[in-house]
Order: sequence, then C-alpha cells, then structure tokens
Amino acid sequence: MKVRDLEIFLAVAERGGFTKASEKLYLAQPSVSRTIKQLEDLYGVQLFERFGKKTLLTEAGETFLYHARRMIHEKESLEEAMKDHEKTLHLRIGSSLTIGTYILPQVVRLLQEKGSSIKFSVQVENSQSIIRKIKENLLDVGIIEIPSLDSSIDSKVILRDRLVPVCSPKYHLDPHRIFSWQELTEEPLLLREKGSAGRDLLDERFRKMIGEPTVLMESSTNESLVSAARENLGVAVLSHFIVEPSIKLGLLREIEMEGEPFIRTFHLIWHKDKYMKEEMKEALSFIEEEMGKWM
Amino acid sequence: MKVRDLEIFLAVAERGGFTKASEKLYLAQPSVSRTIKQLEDLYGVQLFERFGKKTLLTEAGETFLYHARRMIHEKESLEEAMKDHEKTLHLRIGSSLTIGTYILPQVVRLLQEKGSSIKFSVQVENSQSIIRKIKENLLDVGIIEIPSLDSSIDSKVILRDRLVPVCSPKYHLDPHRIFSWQELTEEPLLLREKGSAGRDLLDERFRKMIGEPTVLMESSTNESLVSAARENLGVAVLSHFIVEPSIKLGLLREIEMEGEPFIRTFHLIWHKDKYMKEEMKEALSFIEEEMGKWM
DNA sequence: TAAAAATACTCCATAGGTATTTTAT
DNA sequence: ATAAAATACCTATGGAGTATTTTTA
Repeated sequence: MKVRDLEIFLAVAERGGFTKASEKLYLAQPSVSRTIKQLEDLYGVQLFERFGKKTLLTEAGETFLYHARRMIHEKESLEEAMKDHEKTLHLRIGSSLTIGTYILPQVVRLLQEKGSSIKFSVQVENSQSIIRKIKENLLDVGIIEIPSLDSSIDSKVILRDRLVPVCSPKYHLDPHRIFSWQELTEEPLLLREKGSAGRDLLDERFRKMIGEPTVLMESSTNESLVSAARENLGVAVLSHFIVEPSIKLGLLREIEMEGEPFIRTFHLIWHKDKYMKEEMKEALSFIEEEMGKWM
Repeated sequence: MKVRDLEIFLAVAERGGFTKASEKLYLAQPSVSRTIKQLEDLYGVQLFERFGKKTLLTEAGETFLYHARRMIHEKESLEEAMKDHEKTLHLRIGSSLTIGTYILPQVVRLLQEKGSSIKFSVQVENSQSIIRKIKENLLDVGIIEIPSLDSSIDSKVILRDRLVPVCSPKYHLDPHRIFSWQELTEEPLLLREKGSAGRDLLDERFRKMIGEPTVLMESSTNESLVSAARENLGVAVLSHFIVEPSIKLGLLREIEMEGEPFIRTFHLIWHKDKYMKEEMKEALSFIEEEMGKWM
C-alpha cells in the first residue's frame, strides 16, 4: 500500500466522486477508479457505495478514512521534519554539568551572533553516557573531563579548568596565608556528590592525605555549594568558572594553596569514523577557539 | 513514498545493517541499499552512517525512525480494522429512544443467540438525523415513528405501538370507568418533551380538545415518567412496551379510553439504492419477524 | 442526453532479482 | 581474507495514460 493510494482515497472521500478527485489530483479518472478498486480488493471490503450520482463511503470506508487521515498527517510531519534536517545543520553535543551550564551556552550564543544557522542540542550527562551515545551516533561530539580510553573515540584537549577552594570573606581562615591540602581536610567541606567528575578528582588528591576529609555537605548541583559557601558554612572546591563571578562581587574569596594548581582538562571527543560536514567542522573550530580564550 | 519503504528502513534501523535487514525481509541486499538511497535522495538527508561494520542512524535517521514507526503502526491498525469489516457484517441501525431502549436490545440478543455473527451498532437519534444519516450512508437502516416523505427513502411498517395513559393504582380516577381524551386534559399529565415523536402525536390529538391539557411534568426520558406515575403524581401517556412490566407488577394501571386505540406505527427505512448483502437482508427479516410478535 | 464510473488497451517507471565490484576489518 | 555495502544490469509487475463502453439521473 502506498501513501499515494491513501491520498487518492482521501480525495475521493472528500470530493465525493471519482471524477472530482481525478480533477483535484490532475489524474485520469480511470486511474482513480483502479486505485480504489485495488484498495478494496486488497482489504476485501467495499469502501465506496454509489447512490445514483453520489459516491458515499461505506462504514468500512469511514474507518479507512479515519486511519488514512492519520497516516497522511504522519507523513506530512515526517516531511516537515526532514526539510528541517535538509536545510539546517544540527550539532548534538553531550557535556558535563559544568561545561553545559557555564561555558556552552555562551559559546553557542556567540556562534549564533556570528550569523550561524546551526541548531544545537546540548545534552548534559555523565561521561559514560556521553561516550556510549557517541558510539551509537546519538551524539555528534562530547566534552568530558577524563580522556576516553576507548579506541574508537578520538579526543583533543579543549579547555583547562582550575578547581579552587573558596569560602566566605568572613570565614575564619587567614586570607593572607597559603594553605596545604592536608590542612584543608580539617575544614568543613562543601563538595559535589561522589561519582561526579570534579569530586572523583578531588577524592584522588585527598587519598594521599592522612585522615578523612570533613565533608559537611554534598550536593549534585554547583549552585547550592556556591550558596552554602557564601553563607559561611565551610569551604567549597569548585571550578573557577563557577566561582569567579561571586569572587568578583566579593561574596566569596579564593583560598590560596601551595604546590601545583589543581587543573582538570576538558576533552572534546568524537567517534573516530564520524563523518563531519564542513560547516560542522567550522562550528567545532569556533567552539575550540572561543574556549581557548577562557584558559 | 511507500509504506514498504518504511518497513525496509525500519528493518535496517532495528537490525543495524543492510544485509541483516535483507535477511529478515527475505529480500536481496541490493534492493535494501537502493530503497534507503531513494529515501535519502527523496528527502535530501542522510539516514544512516557507516562506522566500520556498524550501520547507525544519523540524527535525521532518528527522527525518520520515529515517524516511520508511527506510520507503520497506523497502517497495522488500519489493516486490523479492515479485517474486522471483511469477516463480520456490520449493521448500523438508527432508532428512536423507545425502540432503541425497549425493543432493539432484545431483538439483537435473540439474533446473537441464534448464532449470528453480525455486529450491530444502534444509534439513538431523532427522525431527522436518522434520515440524514441514511442519505449519507452513515446508517444502513433506521426505525422511526413517522413515515419519511423523502423520495430517496424506502420504508415499511415494522411495528405497531399503542400509547396508553397510565397511573398509579392509588390514583383517584375510577378504575372501572372508561374515559375520554377530553377528560384526561383535566388530569396532571406526565409527558415526554415537545419535539419527541410520541409527544408530537399526543399534542395533535389534544389539539382537537377544548382547553389546554394540564402538563405537570415534562421529561426527555421515559423512565422518569414511569417513576413519576408510580409515585402517584399524575397520568403518564407512554408506549405500552414501556409500561407493560410495571402494569404486570401492579405498580401502574392502564386507564381505559373510549374510541379508537391510540396507535403509532414504526417504520423500517433505508435508502432506496442501498445495496444490502444477503446476510444483511436475513438479519433485517429476522428483526421484522421478531418485532411482528410484539404487535 | 449528459455525466460519472467502469473496462480495455498501451506504455514505461520501478521494485525486485542476479552477478559482480568496492570497501573496510 | 572476509563480510558488508555499492554498482551494474535484467525482468516483470503495475501505475498512469487514452479511447471506449456502460450506467443512471
């Protein structure tokens, strides 16, 4: 059964005649007759009944009409959706919460302002999900904290992020001293939940210390940790992208640490066999370039 | 675009490969390749992307899949519905409230008990609607109180109904006397609403009388009038089909009237050009016969 | 008599096949 | 080397056309 048949059927039902339908469709009348006959034979039912000059639907025809309308409608929305894909490029990015919340929206905005017509969809998920979806081609690219070990995934460092301990300006620690990570374990800590990329990195660093760190609060959102630190509840360790605005406003202050800065790298990842259209490559270069400015 | 194309597309998407799809569909692999290529050309999008040995959907492919599934589902329910029409005969009857409520259900039950597999749909509507729907082939037959004047409608008397005045056994009127319709206008009457077939007939009879009849209660349902009469509120004039059970139980009594019995005839009507299948004719004969027993 | 649908036929586009080549693991 | 998809080519079904007949208001 072709959708074309349904359209012919629909025309006959709506115009109330084979000839009228053929005129509407710019088709020969016998072609209409034959199509309807075929449908009737195919399903073993009569669809139309002729009352003198009027051609009316049978009961079976009425139910056929109902389904035919639905199918045609579905076909039309399919074509609508395909047109969208035909003319505008879609870029599906998977990213971590921090990137997706604090970095990507601004980069996307810059790209739109440049007049790009690319449609973005940003999906915030954990690294495992992002890698899986890239492998299943449900995402075009991803931005994750840890470099993927998977051999079918290519990656490139796109952004360096510094994790910094912050506290309220009123917090008891001496703002002029430089602290060690060991000392920090004594303070009430405000951290992301276990399993999140930032937390895992932090735990790794604390593992070298003596004694357990004092975790006052765990949260799955960065915002609640910022709020808690502002309220002087303790020390939060967060991306400097997140805390910078608060520091500038004097609502938080950074605690200076000794030794290497606590850097984590963000990686742009994609399936190594992924075919990228030229516009897609351009968009990705732009994103890379813009993110470079944040470093 | 053929539904067949969608089925092929679906098989490729679900099996994850052209060859696997061809095996599932018992089709040659090149046929699958070509069908997908045609779909891609038709809509100007790429639907699949090959990652080494794996064939995965593109984003456009994902949305195509969504719509394809819906269309195929719709096609299947269409075919299901057509099968139903193919194997079982449907008879769409339009009738008045009285017939539809008190007579047809029992006749239909008798027919089912005889082992008939006909499916009935009974639509209770007023005569005008029934005639219109028969002319539009939205009903196969109708049973109405008044003979249709329309030249495209054939009819046949199928049942005679007697309208009888009834009251509670406690009602003040002498049960041994015979009354005139003129006398009845003095009693509190319980009648169907104006415009209903039974009421119009009654009004016509009362029009010959002197003075207005005393209408205590008007209702669009017969049951409420029966209840009201049982509660000794007044005199209801109803089809003897409706009141007979109550009379037998001693909850109502019939008021005997002088002159001609108040008969109304029910007519089986159909479009004069209506093609009736043999089984349909048989079912109608059966209905006619059974109704004859009620007269 | 005129208008609508059915019938008879012709033509060609295309869905399906087989055989083979190309591509990627 | 192997498995999958693409390409090339052939065949036959059937979709669309024109010409004509049948039906019914």
